[in-house]
Amino acid sequence: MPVQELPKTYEPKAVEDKWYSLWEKAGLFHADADADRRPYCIVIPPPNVTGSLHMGHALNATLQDILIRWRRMSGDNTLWVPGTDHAGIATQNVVERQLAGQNTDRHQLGRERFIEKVWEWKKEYGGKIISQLKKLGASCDWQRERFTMDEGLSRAVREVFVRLYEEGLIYRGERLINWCPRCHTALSDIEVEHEEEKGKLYYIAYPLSHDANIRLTVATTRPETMLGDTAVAVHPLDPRYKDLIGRTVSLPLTDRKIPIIGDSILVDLEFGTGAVKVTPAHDFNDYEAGMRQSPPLPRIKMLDDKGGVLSDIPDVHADVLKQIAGRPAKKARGVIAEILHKRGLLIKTEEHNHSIGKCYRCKTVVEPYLSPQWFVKTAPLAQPAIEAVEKGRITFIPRGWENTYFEWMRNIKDWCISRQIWWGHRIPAWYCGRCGGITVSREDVKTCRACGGEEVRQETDVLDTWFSSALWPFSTLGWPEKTKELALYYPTSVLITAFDIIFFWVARMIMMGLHFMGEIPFRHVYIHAIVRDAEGQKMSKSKGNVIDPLVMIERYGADAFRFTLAAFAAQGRDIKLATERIEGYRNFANKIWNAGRFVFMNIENDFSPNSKLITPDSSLADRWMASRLQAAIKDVEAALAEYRFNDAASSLYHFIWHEYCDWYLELSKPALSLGKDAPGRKAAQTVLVRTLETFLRLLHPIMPFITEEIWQRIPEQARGGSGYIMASPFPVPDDRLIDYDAEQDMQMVMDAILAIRNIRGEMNIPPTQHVNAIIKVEDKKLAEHLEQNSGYIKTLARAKDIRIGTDEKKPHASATAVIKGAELFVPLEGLIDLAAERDRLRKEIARLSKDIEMFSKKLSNKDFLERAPKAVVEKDTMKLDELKAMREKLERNLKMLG
RNA sequence: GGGCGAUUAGCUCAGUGGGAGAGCACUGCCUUCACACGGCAGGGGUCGCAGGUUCAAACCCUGCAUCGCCCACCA
Repeated sequence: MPVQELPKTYEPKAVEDKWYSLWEKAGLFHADADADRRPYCIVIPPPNVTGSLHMGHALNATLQDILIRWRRMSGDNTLWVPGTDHAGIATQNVVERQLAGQNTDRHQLGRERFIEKVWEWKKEYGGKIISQLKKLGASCDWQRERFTMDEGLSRAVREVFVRLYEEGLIYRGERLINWCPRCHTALSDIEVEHEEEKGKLYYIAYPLSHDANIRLTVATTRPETMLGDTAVAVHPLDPRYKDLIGRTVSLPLTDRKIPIIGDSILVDLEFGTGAVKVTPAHDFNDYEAGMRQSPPLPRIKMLDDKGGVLSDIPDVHADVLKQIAGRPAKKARGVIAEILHKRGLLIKTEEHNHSIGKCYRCKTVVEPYLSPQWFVKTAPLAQPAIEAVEKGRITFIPRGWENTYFEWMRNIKDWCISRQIWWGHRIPAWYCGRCGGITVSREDVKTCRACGGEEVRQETDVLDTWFSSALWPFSTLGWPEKTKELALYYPTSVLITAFDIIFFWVARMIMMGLHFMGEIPFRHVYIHAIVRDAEGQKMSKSKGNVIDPLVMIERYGADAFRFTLAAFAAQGRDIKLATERIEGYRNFANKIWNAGRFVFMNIENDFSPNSKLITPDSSLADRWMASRLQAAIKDVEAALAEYRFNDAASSLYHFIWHEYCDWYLELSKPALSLGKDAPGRKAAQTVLVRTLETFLRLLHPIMPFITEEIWQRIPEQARGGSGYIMASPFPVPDDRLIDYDAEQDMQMVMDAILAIRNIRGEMNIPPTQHVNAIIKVEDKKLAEHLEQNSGYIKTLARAKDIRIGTDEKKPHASATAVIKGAELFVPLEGLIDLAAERDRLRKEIARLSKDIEMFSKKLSNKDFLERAPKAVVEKDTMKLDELKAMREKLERNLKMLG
C-alpha cells in the first residue's frame, strides 16, 4: 500500500488476528527441546476450564507474554506451557446447574453418565479461555497445551498419591472437617472464607444434676448445637466454678447428663459467663477440647450432610426433635431458643458479631462436620519448602510476600485432600469387602492386596483440585517420564501469579516439586496485583462492575490494553483500572503509527540506510538521537530484568513520544528537505528509520501487534531481513553511540527553543507570527555552536531572524530568558501588550524572591555547609546564583519596558 | 487479637535521604504539509495528622487517624 493511502489512525482490528495466525503458522510459539540455547520456561497458572478471561487473567498472561517474548528475542530457548485446570467443584457446579435447567440432576444420571456430561461440557466450552488468550497475543506453545485431567497428568497424580501413601505422608481418618452442605463435600481450611456477621449470643441455663436449683449459665451463638453437647467446660482456676469440675449437668431438652470439665485452652475467663458448652462433633475448638480429655469426650452428631437436624439424635426428647428434625441448622436455632425461652432456661440474648465460614465456591455457610477423609501430612513437606525460600533458592518479588509465605508454612496444618464430588481425580484406593483392608495402587486393582479377596470397591471420593495443580510445573513437562523437556526446562524460570493463591498453589508446588523432583519448581515468584474496578471494588458479576478484557481489546486494541496493564503492574496489591488510561495508551499506539507514516513518507520504497548509524555527515540531532536510543535500550532491558514492567513501559512511552516524536522528527525536517542526494539527508533518513526499527523491537514484547505491522512496512534493507519482528533480536545497546557531547550540545539548542516558545506562549504570540531573537553568549565557542545550529532554533521556535554574539545588547522592550551560558532576548514591540507584560514580570520577580530567600537561608547554615556533600552544596550555590541572576535580569527587563 | 499494605495534583498512580513527578482531566493559543487519538504553552499539591532522628525528610523512627486486605479457635 502506498504510504499516502495508509489511514491516519491505527486500526488494531485490521491487523491483530492476521499477525497472530501468521506467527502461529510459522511455528514461532513452539519451543524446540533439542535446541542448544539457554532454557527459559514459564508454566501458566492454569485458568479454570469454566472461566472466561477476566482482568486478572489478562494481567497475568500479559506479564508472562512480555517476559517470554523478551527472552525469546534475546535468544533464549523459551517455552511457555499453557493449559487449563479441571476445577473440580466449580466445574461440577456449572454442569449441575445446566442439568437443573433440563429438569434432571446428577443422581438421576449416575456417576459415569454425569462425568461423561462434564467431558462433553468441557469439549464444548472449555476452550473459550484459550481462544481469549490468543486474542490478547499470548505466545504460548499451544502444541504443548495440557489439562489437569488429561492422561499424562492423571498418571502423575496417581504416582504422587501412591508414593506419598507409601511414605506415610497420606493417611485416612475420621476428623472434623469443613463441610459445604450445598456442594456436599469436604473443603480444606483455605477453601473457607470468613465473614463478619451480626448474630446473637444466647445465655442458656444448664441445671446441675445433683441440685436443679443451681444452674450453670453458658453463652453460645448456636443454641441448636446444644443437642450435641457432651460436656460443659470451665477454667480450672476460675473461683466461680472450679469446685464444680467433675460434677455433671442435666442437658436441657435431653435425658443426657454431661460432665463439667476443666480446660484452660478452650475457656476464656473474660468472655461470656466463663462456662462453655462443648459440642465436639460440630465445633473445631470443642473437638480439640474433647480430644484433650481422657478418655476423649464422646462426639454426638446432630446434623446430617445437608446441614439439617438429624431425626434420631440420642437422648433428645421426642417432642423437641419433632419440631426441628430435617430443618436447616439456622431454622432450628430459632425454634430451640423459643423452647428454651418458654421453659425459662433462656436467661438473655445479646447482639454479637462473629465471623462465619463460607464455601469459597458457592458462599454457603460451612459446617464443621465429622467424617472420614484423606489427608496429606504436610509438616515434613513444608520444612524443605521453607528452607528453599529462606536460603534464597526461590525469591519472591516483591520480597515482602515471603513473610506471608513463611507465616502460613510455619503454621501449616494437614491438608484435607478428599472431596465428596464426582468430577476430579478419583482417589486410587480400593476397600476390601472381605477383610476391610485398603489397597492403594497406580493401576486399577481387582483383588485386595491384603487378603486376595475380590470384593474390592474403589474409593468414591476424588482429590482436591489443587492436588493436581501442585504438580503442574513438572507434570506438564512429562513427569513421571524422564522427558527431555523435563531435563531442559525444570526448574522453570519464573512463576507469575497473584497473591491470593500463594497458599492454594505456590506453597504446594514448592513442596511437591522439592519432594518429587528434588529441586525447586521455579527460581522467582513474581506476585502481581489483583485488578479491581475504578472504585476499588472487587469485580464481580453481581455488582455489575466487571470490565471485560475482550471489550477493551475490541475497543482499544490488544496492544493498548497490554501496555496499560504493564504500566499498572507496579502496584503491590490492587489495580484500580480506569478505562481512560487505556484510551491514553490507545492514543500512544496511534502516535507510533503516525511516526511510522512520517518515516515512510520521507524515505524511498527501496531505501537502504548507511551501514553505520552515525557518519561524518550526521547532524547534531542525529548524534543526539542515536545516543538517546542507547539509553532507552539500557533502561528497558534493566527494567525487564528486574520485573519492573511499569518502568519499562514508561521509558518506552517517554522515549518514543517525547524524544523521538516531539523532538527528533521535528529536528530532522530541515535535513529531510535537502536535495535528494544530499549526504545530510541520507544520514537523517538512516537515523530516522533505524531508530524506528530499533524501538519497535524494543516495544514488541509489550505491544506485539502494532510493532509487527509497522516493522513489516520498513524496507527490508533497513530492518535486516524479511522475517518477523517477533523472531528478530532484542536491541542491544552500543556504547560507541553514546555521545554525551551531543546530548549536552543538543540540550543547549533545546533550551533556546524552549525559551523562545515559552516567551511566545506567555505573550500569546500566535504560531503563525514569526519573532526575532537575540542571544548574548558568554564566549565565542558557544556563539559558534549556536550559530551552527540556529537552523533548528528557527524551525522549531518559528524565529525569522536570530542574532548571536558575545556583545549583543538587550533591545528595548523585549522579553528575556536565561539559559545556560547565555541570555536570550525576544523583542516585543509591535507584538504584544506591554502593560500586561509588566504585570507578569512583577509577579515573576516576587516568586523568585521567595525562592532566593529559601536558598539563602539554607546556604548560610553552618552545619549544612560543613556536613552536606560538596556536590550538593555546589549545586545549591549555583542554583542560588542562577536565581539571583535571573531576578536581576527580570528587574532590568521591567525597567526597560518602562 | 496478630500481620501486611495504602494515604502524593480534580481523578488514577509513579517516586525510599539533597531540585515534588507522569497519564488523564483543566486553561489559553493553533486544523502549520506524521498524528485533533494532534501541537505549543500554562495553572494546580502543607506529599493523611502529630512528634522525633538529621545540616537536610514525601522518603528513616514513634504514635495517631482513615481505608483496604490477609491470618487467627474468642464460645
